[in-house]
Amino acid sequence: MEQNKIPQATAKRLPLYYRFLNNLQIQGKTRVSSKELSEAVKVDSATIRRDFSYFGALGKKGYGYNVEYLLGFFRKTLDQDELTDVALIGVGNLGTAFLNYNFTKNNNTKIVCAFDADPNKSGTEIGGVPIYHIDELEERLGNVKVAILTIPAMEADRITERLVSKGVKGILNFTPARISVPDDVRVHHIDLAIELQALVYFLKHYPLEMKEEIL
Amino acid sequence: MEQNKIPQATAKRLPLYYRFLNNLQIQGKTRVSSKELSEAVKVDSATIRRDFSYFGALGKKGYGYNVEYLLGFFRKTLDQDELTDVALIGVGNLGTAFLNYNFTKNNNTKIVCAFDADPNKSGTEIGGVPIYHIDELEERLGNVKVAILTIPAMEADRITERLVSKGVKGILNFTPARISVPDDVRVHHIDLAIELQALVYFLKHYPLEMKEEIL
DNA sequence: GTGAATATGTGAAAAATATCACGACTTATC
DNA sequence: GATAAGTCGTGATATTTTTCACATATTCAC
Ligand SMILES: NC(=O)c1ccc[n+]([C@@H]2O[C@H](COP(=O)([O-])OP(=O)(O)OC[C@H]3O[C@@H](n4cnc5c(N)ncnc54)[C@H](O)[C@@H]3O)[C@@H](O)[C@H]2O)c1
Ligand SMILES: NC(=O)c1ccc[n+]([C@@H]2O[C@H](COP(=O)([O-])OP(=O)(O)OC[C@H]3O[C@@H](n4cnc5c(N)ncnc54)[C@H](O)[C@@H]3O)[C@@H](O)[C@H]2O)c1
Repeated sequence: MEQNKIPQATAKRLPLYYRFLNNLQIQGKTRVSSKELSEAVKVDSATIRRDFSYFGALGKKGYGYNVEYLLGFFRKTLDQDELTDVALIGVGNLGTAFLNYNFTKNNNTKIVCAFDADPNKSGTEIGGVPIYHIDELEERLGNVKVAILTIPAMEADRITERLVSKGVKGILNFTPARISVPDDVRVHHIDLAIELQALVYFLKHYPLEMKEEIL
Repeated sequence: MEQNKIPQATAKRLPLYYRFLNNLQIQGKTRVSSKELSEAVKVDSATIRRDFSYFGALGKKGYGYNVEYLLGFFRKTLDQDELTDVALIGVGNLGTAFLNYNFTKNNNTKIVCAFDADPNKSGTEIGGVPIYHIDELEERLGNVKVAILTIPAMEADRITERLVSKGVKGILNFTPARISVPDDVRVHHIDLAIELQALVYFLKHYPLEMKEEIL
């Protein structure tokens, strides 16, 4: 693939930049500096310039970046024109929230089908997404390569194995289980309980000094 | 505070270790090695040993770690005995999911109150947590120092300001807005749309080589 | 035009994080 | 009690990420 040399830390920030640039364009702004971007997305301006520089010289010295050009560039880079289909497994509290939320608003991903073990849920739909019984996973999944996991932790390993057998290559895992996958499958863990605990830990153990604010 | 020298990357992993150790104890295991831990939490064993070493010598060479001792140590370190009160702002799709979920299962945090702008929601409760109208924020918040933000992005800045004025020091922000806070307030952003986009980006641009799996 | 202000792109340095690899010690076995 | 196997703790090293700081180019006001 094109540029394997883009640091992961940079890649993770790209969608953030894209979203903000999109907002700028809607607001009718035509140019933006790394400093302005920095204040908006809370990333150091040098880091932003460095991030952009991996893709070549996108800006102009003394001017900044042209919003339309930059946006167009990122649209291609982030494949914002192709829609990636996503499956959601586990239509409980979290899963229902995700189905109701329209991920496609400003986005290139779409949940196209959902699965649950509860027979009362299968056959219905939420937010326009059909819900099937988990037994139908193999036949209904089709060619979907990305899955969101919002099932009980106990079920995570078993379902993961089925997803992987069916060719899923990316999993966004909301269960506390650390699932095992082959090396060609990528898992991103989002562990909400841990995020909350870590925040509390930082508050108690890393007192931030009160610096001078603009009063 | 005690140990300001613990790297942030380490601190973020502590709740993960704690949870796994807790499971081990429930299963009746008395000892564990960094290698076993590594396989379970998917963190390199050297990293685990290094993480633990910031707290001193917790293990025994040739033996590993005593589960009970280690767990007790982390319980103290992570303040698992004190309960931290948390407020939730925005009882919509996501907020409702969090209220229904019992964060206290294996945890030292508890959502004690929720707020919403919708008058139909205020006065009710979900998962035993009372929901107040957002107008009552200042009078009902009490001494809560941590808040979860699940409101529309447009509202984020205004509500953040009110939370900060009331003394909130930690915010778990689920809105796409990058909020501004004084230096003594800590914000953790959890941006689900971006997580999904980043996962898709990695899949398309960082093909993982299929290494030999145990067949 | 000219000078002041602005802002990029990047070499170099710093900081943070992860990993290697091995000495030292423990446990288990016979 | 000697030998083998197992495992920690950590110095050293590697990798990744962030930040500094400035030469260079552009814009803007007059
Ligand atoms: N809700 C939260 O706020 C929250 C916070 C942190 C972590 N989590 C984690 O997210 C996951 C989902 O949480 P939740 O609150 O939505 O749980 P939930 O119990 O509300 O939903 C789980 C859903 O999965 C379905 N299910 C169970 N087994 C299944 C299977 N084998 N195949 C398909 N579907 C199956 C259930 O029918 C249910 O609808 C859990 O692992 C939980 O630990 C949730
Ligand atoms: N649901 C998801 O899957 C998802 C995914 C990614 C991001 N998000 C983000 O999370 C946030 C919440 O999403 P949601 O799907 O739960 O939205 P939602 O619209 O279902 O819920 C928002 C809630 O906030 C309340 N609210 C509005 N203004 C308020 C105010 N000033 N004070 C207090 N409450 C107020 C509304 O009454 C509503 O109940 C949004 O910023 C959204 O972009 C959600």
